[in-house]
Amino acid sequence: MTGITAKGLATRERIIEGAAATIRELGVPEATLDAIRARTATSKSQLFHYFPGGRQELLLAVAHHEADRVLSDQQPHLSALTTWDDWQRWRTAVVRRYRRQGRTCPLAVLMTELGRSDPAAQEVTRSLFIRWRRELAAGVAAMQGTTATLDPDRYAGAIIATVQGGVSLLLATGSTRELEDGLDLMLEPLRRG
Amino acid sequence: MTGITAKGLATRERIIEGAAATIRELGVPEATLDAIRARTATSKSQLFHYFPGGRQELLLAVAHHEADRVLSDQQPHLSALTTWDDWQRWRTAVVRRYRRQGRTCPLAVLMTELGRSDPAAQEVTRSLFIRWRRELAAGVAAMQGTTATLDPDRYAGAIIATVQGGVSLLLATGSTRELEDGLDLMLEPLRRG
DNA sequence: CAGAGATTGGACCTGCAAGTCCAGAGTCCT
DNA sequence: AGGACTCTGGACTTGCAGGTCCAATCTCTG
Repeated sequence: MTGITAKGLATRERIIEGAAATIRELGVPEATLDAIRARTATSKSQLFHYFPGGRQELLLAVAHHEADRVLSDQQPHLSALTTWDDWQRWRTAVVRRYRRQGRTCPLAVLMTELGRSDPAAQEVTRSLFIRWRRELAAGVAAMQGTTATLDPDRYAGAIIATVQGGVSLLLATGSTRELEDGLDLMLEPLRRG
Repeated sequence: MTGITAKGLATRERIIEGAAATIRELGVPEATLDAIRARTATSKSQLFHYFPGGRQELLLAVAHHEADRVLSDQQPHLSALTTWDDWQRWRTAVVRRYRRQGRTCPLAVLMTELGRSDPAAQEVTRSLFIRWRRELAAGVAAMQGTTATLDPDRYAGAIIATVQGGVSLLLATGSTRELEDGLDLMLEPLRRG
């Protein structure tokens, strides 16, 4: 007796997608419930029916949605980083993904808005970071073989930092140059085995 | 006839400082004019007297203020990066500064709020990035001497990306580990001359 | 088909935050 | 001193966004 039909679930999904799109377009402060309502063709009561916690809960659901996209957009490369060519393909996919996303980072925007007040929101990024690092660390370990000079976990964390920073600069400057240069430099030790 | 006295200027400064503190404490959305008023012991009319553009203009002034702090907090190290020891001291200063700042980045928070709508706000980060990169590039060039294998400008951009990303992860995880590991790896080529 | 519960529409309420205004106090200059 | 300004206090207006509510409709189940 979950009390939710397929139709209801579809509506709920539609709201999340629409809210995500609205946020990408207008930013969190301008993404009012009315704006989301207009885009998703829903009524006030629907919004509060599926997200009883109101705007806060909806934004959190969108944050989850966007966090999942971060990793899935890096697939299938992210889960198969065993050769230098694999790493190069992953690098290319990451750069392309963020170049397309352009000067808007829905997740960052959501976190700066929610993260302060809502512990559940902090958990979203924390979890994203951990899953991401696990995948990269596996790839690092595979490359290093037995002669492990660098702790894969820490190296993976540093790689993620570089991606994050590159994206930040993309937001500020509109260019992916720093992201690309940063990644190339950061991955150099891997190339040399 | 600028029409502003020393007293007025002091008030204006007080408002900016107080607004910056309020934002660090509560975040941009919660930093209402009333909250700023309370902290700075000012009246509505003062806020609009010194910032006719209202809240938007005040936030922009705070962004300028915070952007300047980013670089001044790295001094005097930032402007004297000629030896490996200099770079190490700079690295330490950066890590300490952001560890102290903790899980709040007033500038990032301001930019995600203002950057979308206000071109003047984008110019703040753009200018910060350019000044920052110029200083670091000078340091890189000094280290490389005549045998320049890496373009100092691009290398500097990559270093900034790593700092930015490390700070992002600090905000997400509360740890400076990724910032430190990232910087160590990114600066490694400099150590080897 | 009948009823229970899920789903929907949209009017309504409420609080709050930005911004306006004007009168009064302070200050500078000659 | 006196006039012209800057500066300040705080009441007021306004708009709007979040949230509530109830009645109507749909959709499953038996």
